[in-house]
Amino acid sequence: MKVKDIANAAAVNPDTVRFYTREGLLNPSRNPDNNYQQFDADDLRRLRFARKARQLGFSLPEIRAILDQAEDHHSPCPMVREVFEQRLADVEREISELKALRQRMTSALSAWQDMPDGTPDGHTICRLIEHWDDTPTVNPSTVNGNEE
Amino acid sequence: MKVKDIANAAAVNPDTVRFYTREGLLNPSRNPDNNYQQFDADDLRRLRFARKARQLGFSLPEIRAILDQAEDHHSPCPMVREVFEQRLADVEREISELKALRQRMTSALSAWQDMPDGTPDGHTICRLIEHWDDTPTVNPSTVNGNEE
DNA sequence: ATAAAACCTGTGAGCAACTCACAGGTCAAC
DNA sequence: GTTGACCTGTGAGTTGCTCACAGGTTTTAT
Repeated sequence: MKVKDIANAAAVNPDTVRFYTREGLLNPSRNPDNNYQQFDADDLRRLRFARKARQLGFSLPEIRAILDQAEDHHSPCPMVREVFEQRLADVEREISELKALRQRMTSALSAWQDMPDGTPDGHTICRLIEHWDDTPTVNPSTVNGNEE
Repeated sequence: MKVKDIANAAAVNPDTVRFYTREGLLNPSRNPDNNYQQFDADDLRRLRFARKARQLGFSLPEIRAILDQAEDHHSPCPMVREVFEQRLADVEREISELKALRQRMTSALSAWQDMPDGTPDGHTICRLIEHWDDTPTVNPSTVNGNEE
């Protein structure tokens, strides 16, 4: 398989295949005639594995470590479980941060309903933002809307 | 005010001040004696404005556009409102995506409870990931947990 | 007075995971 | 034999900083 073939087989951009090869996730052999990269079924398995792992939140260095462990006939699964718990915690944190941002945004938006636009006067740029209070809301029921 | 002074006054990293200056958000004058940058109250106002806008999700190019409008004595507020709605929609989308990721992760995690680790056999790298089903769950009540 | 510490300057690289562009080589079909 | 689709490696762009570097300036301490 050449670059485009394996890219099609895994439904990814050929440039991603090249990039993963550069990053050491894929190790194609070479056609001595033309120096083209030759991917085999094992490369395809690694590529598909990498894509699934990416969808599950693993980083490329992590995926490479997993792949390398498997290459050495060590089970990467314990490492996968360990890294995964950390990743899940990261995702939870990111969600909280984005929710906090959304909370800041929606509260700003409702406060802006009644505010005039105003023209810059040399002291103010845009009151909407400048007079926005960035101290977090303390009422728990309005902070997270009782979700999750 | 020199770099460190304005950085302290706005509670940001001095390198951020330098970066914003490079990006054209700040336009300090120069001390002819030593070529040091001189920030005034107006720069501080712009810097604080920029930080607040960042917290509200505005990008640096957007902030620069807002600042430039205000500089020209046009009210940037209508633009602020317009961009803001778009940003809010982006944040909502990011939250949904992260929630979908979390859903994939937690469902994978629970499925892994009962799976053995296994050793790579030349056909499998890590069954946890390879046998993970990436087709989205369709049951709405388990997809978003009825939140928000 | 002098030496060390703390600041200043501009510039370039690093982060993450691609994606795209470029310039040139190879190969299939017509 | 020419066109078009593919291949090659490399470098830059994305975002918002943060850090490093090498060298100049100012402040502080001795």
